[in-house]
Amino acid sequence: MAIPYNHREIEEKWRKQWEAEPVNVDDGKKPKYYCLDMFPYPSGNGLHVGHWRGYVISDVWSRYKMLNGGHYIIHPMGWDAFGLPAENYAIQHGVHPAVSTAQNVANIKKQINQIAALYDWDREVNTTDPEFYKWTQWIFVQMFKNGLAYQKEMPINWCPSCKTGLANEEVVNGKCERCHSDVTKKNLNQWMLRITKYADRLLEDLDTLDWPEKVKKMQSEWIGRSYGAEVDFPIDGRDEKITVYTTRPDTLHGATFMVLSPEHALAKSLATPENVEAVEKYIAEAANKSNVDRMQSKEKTGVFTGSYAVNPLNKALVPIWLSDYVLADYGTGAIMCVPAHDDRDFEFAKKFDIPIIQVIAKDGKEIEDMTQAYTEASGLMINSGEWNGMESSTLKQEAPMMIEKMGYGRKTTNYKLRDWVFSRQRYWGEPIPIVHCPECGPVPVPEDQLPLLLPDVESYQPTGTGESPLADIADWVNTTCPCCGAPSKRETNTMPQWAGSSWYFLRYVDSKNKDALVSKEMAEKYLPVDMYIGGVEHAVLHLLYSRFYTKFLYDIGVVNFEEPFKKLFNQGMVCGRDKVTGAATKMSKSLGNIVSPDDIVRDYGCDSLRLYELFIGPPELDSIWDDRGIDGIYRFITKFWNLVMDNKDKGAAETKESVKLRNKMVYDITQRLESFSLNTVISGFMEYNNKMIDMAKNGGVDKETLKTAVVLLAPFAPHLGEELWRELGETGSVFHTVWPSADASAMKDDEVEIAVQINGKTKAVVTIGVDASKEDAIASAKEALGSKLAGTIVKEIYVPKKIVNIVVKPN
RNA sequence: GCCCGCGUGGCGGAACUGGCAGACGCGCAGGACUUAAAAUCCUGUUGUAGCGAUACAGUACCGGUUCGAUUCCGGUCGCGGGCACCA
Repeated sequence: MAIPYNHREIEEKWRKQWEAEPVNVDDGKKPKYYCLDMFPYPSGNGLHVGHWRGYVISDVWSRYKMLNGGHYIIHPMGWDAFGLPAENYAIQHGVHPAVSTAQNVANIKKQINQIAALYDWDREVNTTDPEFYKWTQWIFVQMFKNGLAYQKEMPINWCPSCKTGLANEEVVNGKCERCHSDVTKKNLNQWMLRITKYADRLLEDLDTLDWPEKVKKMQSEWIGRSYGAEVDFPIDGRDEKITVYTTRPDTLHGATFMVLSPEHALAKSLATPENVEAVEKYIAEAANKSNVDRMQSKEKTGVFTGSYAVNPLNKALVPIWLSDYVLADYGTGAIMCVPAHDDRDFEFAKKFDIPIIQVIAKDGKEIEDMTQAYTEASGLMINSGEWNGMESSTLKQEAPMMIEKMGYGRKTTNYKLRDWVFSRQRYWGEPIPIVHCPECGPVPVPEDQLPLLLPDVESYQPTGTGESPLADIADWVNTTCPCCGAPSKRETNTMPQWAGSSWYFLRYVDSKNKDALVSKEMAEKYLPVDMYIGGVEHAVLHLLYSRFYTKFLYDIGVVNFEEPFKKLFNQGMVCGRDKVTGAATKMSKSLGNIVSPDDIVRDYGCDSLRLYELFIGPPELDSIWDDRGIDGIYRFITKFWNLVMDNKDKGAAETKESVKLRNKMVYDITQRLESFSLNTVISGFMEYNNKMIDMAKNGGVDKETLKTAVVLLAPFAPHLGEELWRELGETGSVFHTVWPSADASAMKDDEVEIAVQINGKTKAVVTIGVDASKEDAIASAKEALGSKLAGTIVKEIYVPKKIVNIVVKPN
């Protein structure tokens, strides 16, 4: 009897063998393929089967690229280890974050190694390693020198629970992205990164990327570019003017009022004596409203200032109102309102009884009882003086130039993207390498003094003032100016967690370089990333920041490419099932539905878990973990094992059938793999396995076919692949062979089964020659139908290899 | 509110450019082997009716295009995601 499948022995054996003799080696001649996983945060909870999924996908893809194309694979792993969980743990338990982080890294590394991925640990990086964050700081210094990092006193998003400032990208529905507390505003002097300077490039280069359309769209909307005009409205009776931004300058004649945000610089001064009380009250209320309140109040509110502005085109007086539906930090913080053609302005005008003037004809005429705004930019202009009769869509394009010529304003572009709030009032992050000198202002720490080490502190508690715990360390804070030597103070804020993750992928290819972030040689040889695999939750944040960093490093000549990730794949989550409702829920400690990979690897083996992670569903969609499903995978592996072991020495000859099956198998598996349909790759293996088992029962399976199947399966189940490859008499690693290619002529069938339909309903199935003529096909079909075919034949349809359909009318 | 995606057996899911709906797997039922159980193997498994061949219905719902629709078009409902007063 053949040796039974023993996953423990086999996997143990190959683990050791691969360690002694790695299969993925750079000989300097092979083409490179850089396949990157989003590096994990080393959490204390360890990995669950959901984390495995992305790592299995990337490893399968890496091994496939090694076999198909003979690539040297760059497949590194590292740790995104700065950040709040470790700091909060330190606050609670007094353990230095570096200590708990190191423990977690060691633990997770052990777990990750169970995946048997091709990770090259020589490349390992850790964002909290001074040798790494030296370069995180260095990039900041370069940004500072290039005018991209600047300080600003401004109301920022403040998370009262994390006690730190947040970037816009980190505020989700008015709540902190991390802890879900309501975000408030706070005035703080902050370090900002001028990401807006890159808005156009970040937007336009999206077209060059092989990324999911969804992610590109999200980034594009986040950047939010719009074209329009700024128009200057003189204030009636004063020398000043108010500038508004509009994307619909074509409707300028229909502006019947103007609204300023409560934070607008002129807001208070516009209040006439009889309105001053109400205006001040409104401004104060708006200032006290939290972000969440302001977003949730659906009803429009507002207050009239008593002042008027002059519409520059038709000289009409328009009342100036204040309302919190106008955002202070977008455009000019003031808008002209055309209630006839904007939903929000319409609602406001209705509520406060402001005239509505239609300036674009709908269906050629004026709307009689307007119940909602007409927001299309199509129709002829009316009530618009010299613009009457023009097509609004054309005018919309041309009006900015016309207004500019008339001297009433200028053509402009606006973005929703804001500069990046880059400082955090926390301990466990990269210190921002700046010294504040009373004489020289902010001065960067000289590059030869980097890294600026994060000092130890006595208490990790945030200070009561909202400053970083670093502010309490007098002998660290007090220093001298690197420029003039005057007594100065260090910046005490640290960088956000995104700082390290925005460029870590560059460091992997030259991770031990002491003199440069990455050498030109290594960068040119191994970068950029060919395939990036990770969760969709980073669609905007991390992926936008990384693109920004890469473009900056390109501009200063560090790298020779502008986009870091050529191809992106977002894998879905693995969910648990809610014990009561049965609904899919995210795996979490609190719900107690976490499945640990460790037990499964022990009981079923790494190869089984790898296959099951893929078989569970389409890789891009969320899936539900089912403990029982893996039994089916284990059965498949065992059956395949037995098939190979029973047939390898039988010497069965190749037959037409076996050659056809082999080629079809190669074709199907490769196709599905290339299109990333990994779940159907596995089901395909099962089908071909079943066919080969049938074949074995009827005489045996030839060795070449078995070998082909083993190679195809190897990227998915690498231990099994290596073991069976040797059992089939090979001496080298299965990963050093070549991915088979399918011979189309060998796959061709002589006969094919087609459905026979009457009026589109299948009534029979017939087998006919592949190249049968229409006449022959229909004759066979009629024969099969026999007496079922009744009535008058109206039409006969034959689609080769698919169907015969006979259209019949009853007599 | 706007934008995007999705809706198929008891469950996870298949079905390439419109062409035999439910591949593959789980579960379940029956059988074989066994003193017995596990493991393994075989058979069946969308629903309704029928011993049966078979017939009819069926891919969220309503309608359309087509010889033929899970697939295309219009509308409705439900679920998930993104944006959220960006003028």
